[in-house]
Amino acid sequence: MDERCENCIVRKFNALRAMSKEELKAVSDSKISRKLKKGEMIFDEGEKLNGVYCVRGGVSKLSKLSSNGKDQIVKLASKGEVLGDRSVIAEESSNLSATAVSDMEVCFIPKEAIVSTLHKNPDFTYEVLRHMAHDLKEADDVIVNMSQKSVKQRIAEALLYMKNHFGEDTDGYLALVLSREDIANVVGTATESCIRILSEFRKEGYIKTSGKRMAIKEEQKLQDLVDGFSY
Amino acid sequence: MDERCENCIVRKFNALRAMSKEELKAVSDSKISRKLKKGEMIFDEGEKLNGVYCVRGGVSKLSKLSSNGKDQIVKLASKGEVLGDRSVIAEESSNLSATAVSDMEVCFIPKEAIVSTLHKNPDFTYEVLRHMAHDLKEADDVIVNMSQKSVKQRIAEALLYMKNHFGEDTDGYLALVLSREDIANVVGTATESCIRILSEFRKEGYIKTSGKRMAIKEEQKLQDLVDGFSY
DNA sequence: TTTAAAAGCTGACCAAAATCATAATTTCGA
DNA sequence: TCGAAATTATGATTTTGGTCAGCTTTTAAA
Repeated sequence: MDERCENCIVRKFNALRAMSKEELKAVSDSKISRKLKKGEMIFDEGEKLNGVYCVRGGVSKLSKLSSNGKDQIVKLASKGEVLGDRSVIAEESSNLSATAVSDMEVCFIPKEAIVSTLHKNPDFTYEVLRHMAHDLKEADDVIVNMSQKSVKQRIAEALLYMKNHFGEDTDGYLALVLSREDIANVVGTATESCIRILSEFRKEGYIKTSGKRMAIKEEQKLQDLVDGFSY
Repeated sequence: MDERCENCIVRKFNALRAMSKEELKAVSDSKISRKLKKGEMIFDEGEKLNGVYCVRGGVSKLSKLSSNGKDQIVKLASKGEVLGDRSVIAEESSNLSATAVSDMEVCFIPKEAIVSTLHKNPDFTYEVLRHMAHDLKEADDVIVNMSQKSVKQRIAEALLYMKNHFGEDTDGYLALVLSREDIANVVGTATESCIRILSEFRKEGYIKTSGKRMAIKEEQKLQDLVDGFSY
């Protein structure tokens, strides 16, 4: 049974919280809830989007195919995040593709509901703006990390990011399970290099692995690596 | 003599064109025009900004210091671009510093004038939003380039970017003159590597140099490099 | 349950780029 | 205009990370 947006807690985390009761009602009436299996694509690079996707559960990767055939992951989005907003706002086709990296539940919101609110409710627009300003700041950090940090540092950072943003399960393993290839695509390196460095971390005792599940054992050591201490 | 914003052509290129006559008048009354010499800093990383800077002339680099002491240039901004908008909108201190890489003329606009318009004029807010969505898209491209392209490709791309965005002078030299170090900081590499590759381009006849001035002789060859053809 | 495919792992080798060192040239202020 | 400082240039060396190849383990589908 679909939940009403008015009662959806996920909304608290995104710009939809700035909508009026009536606007939210309209969104709720027009939204389409959808479940996705891990690996399924939500939308593809170059596609024209007729609306945005609000993530209710699970995690999605936003990636862009580079000319050498690699799929650079630009961002991982989870509960509360809105996908496709930029394309809808800029009225351009998407520059990224979105794929589920775990089972997901998303709500599709037709662009009309979003755009009309953008034109009528300055609070909502301002809220969207604030979120975008934040994303842009994060993108700056990614650029600096990519160009100034070593692959080892970037992998250590990715592990810490996964722990801090997606948490751990009851056994202490990272809740978000990514393939080695996906991790490589987050940090922008070759899959083999990623595997090699993760093996090294395991041998050093910084992490432990069980299949593709991973647990951080020595968070501080990883953090020191990221900060450039020790070698 | 300061010009009135109402008559400033630069405004056509940015979100200020969506302001009403009255709003623009208020901005014009509160703005402060300022001239900067090459090398002068407009604002520093971590600084709280009390307003935004509208670039009337010249070029500024927006950069971020990385932990290894290098200054990664995230963006080059010229005529019509607005600096500091993100920090003002997000009400956070700046994550980037802005420095003049040529003599500049900027207008400082106190944040009150911007923020009050953001709250009252949805068209303006929407316009700012569109610009930010565009910037975010560009940032994605930078991330992909940084992680997937070789230093040589990135330098070739930077040269083409400089030609396309800042043009050439009457002798066919790039109008924007950057030090080798600045170019290295744009593409995220060591200064020596940058110099070496530029020397190589010179020997191959793709560019010519005269002091720190540079001219592109074989644009197509550089483009082929960027696209991954030939080697 | 079997088995084919996918994912993970490791070694060897190579290429790209960083680092270190030093010299040449340019720029700019006194 | 002279000289110091900054910038550009180039060589030698090392390090990092990518590529290729072959092998093992895990996963998932028949």
